[in-house]
Amino acid sequence: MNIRDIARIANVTPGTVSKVLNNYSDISEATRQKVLAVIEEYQYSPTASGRNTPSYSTNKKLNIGLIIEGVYNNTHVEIEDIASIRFHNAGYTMLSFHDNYYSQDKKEKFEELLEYANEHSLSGLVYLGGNFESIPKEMFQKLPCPTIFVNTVLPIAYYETNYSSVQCNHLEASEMQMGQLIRNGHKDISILISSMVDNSVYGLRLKGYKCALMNAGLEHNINHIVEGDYTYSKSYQNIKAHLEKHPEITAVCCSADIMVPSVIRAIYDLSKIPGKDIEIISFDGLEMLEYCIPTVSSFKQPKSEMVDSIYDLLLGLMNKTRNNQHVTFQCNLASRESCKCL
Amino acid sequence: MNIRDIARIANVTPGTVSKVLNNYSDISEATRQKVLAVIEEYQYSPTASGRNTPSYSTNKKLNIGLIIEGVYNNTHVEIEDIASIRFHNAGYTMLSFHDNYYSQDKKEKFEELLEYANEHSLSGLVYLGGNFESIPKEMFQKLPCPTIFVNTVLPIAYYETNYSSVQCNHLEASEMQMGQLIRNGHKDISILISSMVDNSVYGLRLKGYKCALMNAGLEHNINHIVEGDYTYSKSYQNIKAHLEKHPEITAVCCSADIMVPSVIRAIYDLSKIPGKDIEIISFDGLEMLEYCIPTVSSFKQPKSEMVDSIYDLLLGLMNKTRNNQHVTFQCNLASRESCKCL
DNA sequence: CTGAAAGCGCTTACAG
DNA sequence: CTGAAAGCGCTTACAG
Repeated sequence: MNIRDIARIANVTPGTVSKVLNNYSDISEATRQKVLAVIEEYQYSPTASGRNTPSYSTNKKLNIGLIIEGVYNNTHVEIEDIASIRFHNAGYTMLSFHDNYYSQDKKEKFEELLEYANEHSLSGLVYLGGNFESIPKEMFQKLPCPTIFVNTVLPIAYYETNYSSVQCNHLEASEMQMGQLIRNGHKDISILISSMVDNSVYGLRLKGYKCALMNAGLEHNINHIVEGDYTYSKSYQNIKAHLEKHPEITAVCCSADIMVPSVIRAIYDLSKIPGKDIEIISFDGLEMLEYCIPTVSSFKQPKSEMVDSIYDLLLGLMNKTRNNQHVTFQCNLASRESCKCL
Repeated sequence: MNIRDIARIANVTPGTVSKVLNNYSDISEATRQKVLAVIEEYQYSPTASGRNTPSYSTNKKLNIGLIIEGVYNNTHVEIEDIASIRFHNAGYTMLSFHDNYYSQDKKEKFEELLEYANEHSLSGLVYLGGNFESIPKEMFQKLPCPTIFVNTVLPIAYYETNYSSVQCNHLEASEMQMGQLIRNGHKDISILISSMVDNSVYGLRLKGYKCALMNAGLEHNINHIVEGDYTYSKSYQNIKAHLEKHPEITAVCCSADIMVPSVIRAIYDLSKIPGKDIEIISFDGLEMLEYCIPTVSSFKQPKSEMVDSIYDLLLGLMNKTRNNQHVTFQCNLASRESCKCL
C-alpha cells in the first residue's frame, strides 16, 4: 500500500492524498473525508523515508534526534522520557540513540554526531551528557540543524557559535555540596567520583570538590578521592577499602546518586552507622534516595524545568523565532537524614 | 552534499558512488579509493531516507526497531543497551522508541506498532514488555517484518502465527519465588505487585503467586496482595500501611526489584528488621540488590542470554535462514541475606 | 568495471 | 479545489 494505491482507490491523485495527510487547508471537505476513509480502511501510513526525502528546499522535516551518553544515568533517561512525550504531542518523531558504540575519540564522536544528523534528516537534535570541549569552533558550524547540548561539557569560549545548551551549575553546586559537609564540621571527607579521567560534567563536579577543599584549607582530602567507575561493585569495593584504611574520615560526598547504595553498604559492612558515624551527601536527586536507610541528602537537577527549556528552545530554533542561547539551572539541596543541613 | 556532488567531484556516476558506499565487489580498487577520498574529504554520509526508499522490491533495509513498554523497568533498558551494540556492530541501525505516548487500548496500540514498522521501513522489530493477548490472529499477519516480542504477554493459541517470542518463565518462576517463602515456613505472606489490572508479565507473576498460595492451602494470603503502582512512593505507603495493619505477616514477595527499597524502608520504619523479622524475596535480578541492607534474594532474568537469543533469531529471520520460534528462559534464584533459601 | 536510465514513495510549486 | 508533472537522494537491473 502506497500513496498511489490510496489515490487510485479514492479516485484522486497522489498529490491530493498527500495534502490530506499533511492537513492542507485547500481540500474540499468531501474529498478529505473520502480519502481519509480509504486510508482508514487500508490502515495506510506513509513511510518515513518518503516523507523525509526533501523534494524541494522548503521541505519541512519532523524528526528530532536525541542522543544519550551514559544511559545508566537515570536522570538522562528520565529527561529523555519526558521530552519524548512533549515532542510527540507536537507532531515530531523522536529518534533516540544511546551512545554505546560511538567512538571514544571526541573528534570522531562529533563527526559521528554530524553524520547521524544528516543521515536521519533531523530538524532538531538534543544531546545529553558527554564532553565536546576540544572540538574546534568550525566543526560546530557544520551542525546541520538546531542543536541543544544538555549537561554536556562545551568550550565556553565558543558560546557565540552555532549551538545552544541547557546545563546545571555542576561546578558551583558541587562546591556547595562539599561546602555543606565542611560547614557541618567535617575535616576528613572522602569523595566518590566516576573516574579521574572523566571529563563529562562529573569532571566538573570533581573540580568543584577540589575548589571547596582549597578554599577551606582542607587540601589533604585530595588523597581521599575514590574512583567508582559508575559501577555498583567498584564503588563498593573502593570506598570500603578507603574508609577502612582511613578511619578518620567522617563524611562521604557522592558525585552521583547511583553510587549511594554502595556507599551505605560499605559503611555498614565496616560496622559504622551511615549518616551518623559517617555523613553522606549526593548529587542528582533520584527518588530512590528518599527510601534509603538513612534517607540521603542530594542536590537535585530540576529535570522537568530542564525539559520545558529544551522544548521551548528547540521549537523556537526550528521555527526561527529564537536564537541560540545558553541556559543554566541551579540544583537545589534536598535535605534528608544522611547529613545535617543547617 | 549529495551523492551527485560526490560523483561529480570524483569524476564518476552516482551509481558508482552508491556501489562504493555499499561495498559492492565489482568496483576497481582505483575507483574505490578515488571515491572514498572524496567522501572523506567532504565528510559525506548518505541520508537514511534515500537509503530506505525501496527502489526495487529486492532492496535490503538496515533498520531495526526496538520498542520498550515501561522504560522504568531497568531490565528492559539493559536489554536495549546490550542489543543496540550487537545490532550496530552487524551494520544495522537501531531505532529505539519508548512507549510513553502510545494508546492504552491494546488494539490501537498494535495498529500503532504496525504503522511504526511501515513508517520506518523496518527490516526487523523487537518489542519489550506489554500485552497483546487480545489481538486477533489476523492482525499478527499484518506485521511487515520479522518481529520478536520479548517479555510480552501473547495469545499462546496463535503460536503458529507470524511472530517470534523470547520470554522468561514468569508464571513458574513466581510460583517458585512464593514457594521458597512457603518452604521457609511462612504462613502470612504479603505480595507487592504493580497493580491488580496489570496484564503484562507482572500479571503472570501475580497469577503465579496465587497458584502457589492455593497449592499450599494458604488462600487467606490473597488478602495480603498490595498494589505499588510501579512507584517508590506508592509501594512504600501501601506496603507500610498493610504491614502495620497485619503484624502477623512475616514475609514480603516483590514482583519487581524496583520495589525493594520501598519495602525495606517500610519494614524499618515499623521498627522491624528487614530480612529477619520479615523476609524479602524479589524478581528481576538488578545489581542494586547486592548492596541493599540486607542484600536481597531475587529471581534473575538471564539478560545476556536473552539478547543472544534475540540477536541470532532476528538475524536468522531476516536472512530467512530460520523460522519463527518461541524461546523460554528459566529465571534463577540468587540467594542472599533477605531470605533463607535452603 | 562503469555509465545511463528507470525506479522508489513521497511532496510541492504550478496550471487551470 | 484538483491534477499533472517535476523533484528529492538514493539504489539497482541492464548495456556495453
